[in-house]
Amino acid sequence: MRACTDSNSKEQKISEDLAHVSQEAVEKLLRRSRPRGSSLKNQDESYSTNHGVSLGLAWGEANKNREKDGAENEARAERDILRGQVDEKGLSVSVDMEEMSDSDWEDGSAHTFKCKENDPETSINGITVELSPSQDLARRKTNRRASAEDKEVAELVHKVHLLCLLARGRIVDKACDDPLLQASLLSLLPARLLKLSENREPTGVSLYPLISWFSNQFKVTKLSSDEKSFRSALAHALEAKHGTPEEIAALSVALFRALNLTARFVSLLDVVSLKPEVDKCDSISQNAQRKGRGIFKNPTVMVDAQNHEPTSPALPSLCSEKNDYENGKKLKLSNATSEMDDIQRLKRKGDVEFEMQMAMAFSATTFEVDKDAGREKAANESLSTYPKKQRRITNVELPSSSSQPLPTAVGARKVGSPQYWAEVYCSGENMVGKWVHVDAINGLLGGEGRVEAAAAACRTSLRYVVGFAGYGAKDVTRRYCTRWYKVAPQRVNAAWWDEVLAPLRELESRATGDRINLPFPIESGLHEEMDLESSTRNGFVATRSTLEDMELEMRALSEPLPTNQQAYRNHPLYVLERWLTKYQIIQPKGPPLGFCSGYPVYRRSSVQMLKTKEKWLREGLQVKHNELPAKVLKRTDKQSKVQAHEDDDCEEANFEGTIELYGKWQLEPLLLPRAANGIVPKNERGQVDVWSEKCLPPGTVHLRLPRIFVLAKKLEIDYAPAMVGFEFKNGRSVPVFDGIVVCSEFKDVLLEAYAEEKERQEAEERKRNEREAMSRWYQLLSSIIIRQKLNNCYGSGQLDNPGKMDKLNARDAGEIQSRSQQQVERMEIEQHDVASGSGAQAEEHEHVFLKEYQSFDGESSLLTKQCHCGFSIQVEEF
DNA sequence: ATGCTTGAGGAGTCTTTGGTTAAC
DNA sequence: AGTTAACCTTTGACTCCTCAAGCA
Repeated sequence: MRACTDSNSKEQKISEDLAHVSQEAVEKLLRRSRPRGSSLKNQDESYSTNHGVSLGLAWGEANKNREKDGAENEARAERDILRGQVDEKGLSVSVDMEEMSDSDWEDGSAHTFKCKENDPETSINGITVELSPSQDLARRKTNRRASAEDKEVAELVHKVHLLCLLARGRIVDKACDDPLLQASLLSLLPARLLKLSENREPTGVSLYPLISWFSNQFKVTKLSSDEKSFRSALAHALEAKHGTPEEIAALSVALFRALNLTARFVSLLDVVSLKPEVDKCDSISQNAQRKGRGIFKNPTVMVDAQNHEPTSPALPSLCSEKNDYENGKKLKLSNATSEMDDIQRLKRKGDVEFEMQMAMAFSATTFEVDKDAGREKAANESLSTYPKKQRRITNVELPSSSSQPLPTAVGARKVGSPQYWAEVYCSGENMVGKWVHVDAINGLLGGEGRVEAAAAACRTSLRYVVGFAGYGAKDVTRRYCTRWYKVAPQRVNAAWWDEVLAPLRELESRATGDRINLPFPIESGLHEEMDLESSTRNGFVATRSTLEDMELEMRALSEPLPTNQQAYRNHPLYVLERWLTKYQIIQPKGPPLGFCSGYPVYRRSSVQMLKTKEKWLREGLQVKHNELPAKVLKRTDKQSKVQAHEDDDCEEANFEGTIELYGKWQLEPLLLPRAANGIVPKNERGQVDVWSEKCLPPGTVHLRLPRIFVLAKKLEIDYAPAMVGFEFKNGRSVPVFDGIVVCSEFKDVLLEAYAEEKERQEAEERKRNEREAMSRWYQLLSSIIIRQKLNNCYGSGQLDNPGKMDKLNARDAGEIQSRSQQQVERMEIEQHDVASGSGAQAEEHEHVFLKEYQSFDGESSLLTKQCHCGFSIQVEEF
């Protein structure tokens, strides 16, 4: 029970962490987009509306509405502004456009108007506003590169979308664990299939009857239920035996879990692009679809279905989606509605061709579980006839390799893409067990190698495939992609993604990861690489999770060599010499891994960075004796001129107009001359370049204290100014100095002297402040008294401060005079006490100054008063 | 229509060690 | 007379990435 509470609190904490990460990203995005006014307009509604709306979708209840409303209002406001320019002012459109800054114009504000160009409704008050940007402008617009800001916004949108989809996946996963749903599913299951729950070592083959039964029972429709929560929607789908692809996939996961199988709900997160330009291009082709479609292109949305029912023909219908994906499956939609028929009629020729291609793709690439029992049986039999070793779930090894994406010439639409499926852990597979792709919607098993091709055919890039279990998640993209090098650049910063997934991975691993006994030892090299937490070098214990990590890593490391040269430009594993930068070299070269267009291919890990001697010095490294440069570059004209000029001055003849570069393997730790006899070794400029601690000569210390050099000079200690870098000022680079470098033995002396000096300066400062305060009090009181005297003398009482001075009568003036005099006296006494150290005495005895002890010096106007204790003070007489 | 190569151009990075004058 | 600080003016060459054009 306690463990359960702990677990819950941990889950809660993880959720909070994730929520925190998400919220940070959203807030950053909102902050970024708010002040953006016009420049964001060119992102048109795709950012302001689609992305804005998306923010509210998967958020916590409170945040949900707030963010959604905020973003929608913002988007609406933007639209209203733009509409207002046309609607209200009519012909003033051009004026408004002129009023926009050039940058606004270039940023593409016109783009928003352009959308209306084809709109017959753009006629206002009988006046048609022609908005046809010139070809030149259009060309300029398309040529406009995304600015850094655009990129940052795109990245933020990408991240937020990713988090939303992640949150959605968790919701679905949680619903799959619902005991009532699972019990209901079991109640529907024929008795013969119930036996599966007793199978301790399930295999892919053993799941066939179950998948077959499931795909017979449940149908995909375009209609989403009106249920508020996903759990209710799932219950509704179970009852009706039809639902959205997401619901049906979730039901399959619930069924697997009900049968004690370890199963994940897997989702292909089709996130908005990380790069702004891609979407811009997309937006042109998808303009027609955009109207009723957010970034959540799938009709299964994160908010109440009633609000987002995909009724527009422009929307990708699940009907066509179903057909797109399943034509080859012979799964007929028995509940086709008249609406679906309409949509069928609306299909373009391209769509039909597209569907045919999809059908061909699937029939050619995936194993089909036919509804026909006979065929199913035949399939099973054919599987069972495989030798045990070769019995694979993916029994289709047809020539149409998954590395050859399906032609996408027809239909530039991202519909029909496989988006939801399940993964079941089959411990009877592959000796140690493995995760098996199960697409119960289409009755497919082990089709992981085909998902990429199917997605590519539907113009969906396979960037994030995430498996959900135990309210956690794990990125399993590598299982489904064959060319990681193409996918990786389209994904968000790996560190950020790992950070987001870390707590979820833990939850997922806890839910799915049982310890398993390996029948063989893990290879030591691989073992180290994978950093297996639960495995031991000579033990055979690992977890499913770590084994899966190994499997995914192996997939990535064993990617085939790309066949075109461009692919090597940023390939994480391989490299062509021609794509090396000026400061790169392949070392050690070794035999090439292969060839591409005749050029040798090397490992990316063999690429070394080269630097000049001076650059290495900054890192505390120096080139070994007798090492020849690994690469010699020719200087540019300007560099050569500067160098030649310097050489003339120095009368050196060894200038060769080259830059010598060295690699890491040619270096050793920097050996600077040691400080001796209290003298700091300095460079030719009489200073020490302190790029890092490593650059300090041995026996010296860097004291970063302001104006400490003054003390060093005063104490006659040898020092060198510490140069810590450069800054650009007034068009030239200027060295930045911070503190000094002195011999270590002087460190304490200097620090003590510095502390003393600081104290002395502080005391001086304090004294100065006190004197200043005193002087100001004196001036203030003097002015009051003088004013009062004048007032008394000239009697009108209406000098320049009638509001106050009028009310002062002679008695008051005398009082003020007496008080101010006392105050001045008191301050002087205190000061005297402080100076003479008689503060303690003053506390015990209050001085009394009798008139008979007073004496007045007419010359200095000083009145000397004396107490009977002998204490005397001098007061300036007013 | 797609994919590859090439060249152009833009964005971002790297470069890098004052002189004069007035006030103190 | 020596020291300090403010002011002046506001790089530009290079690398690398991206995109369009041309071609197969």
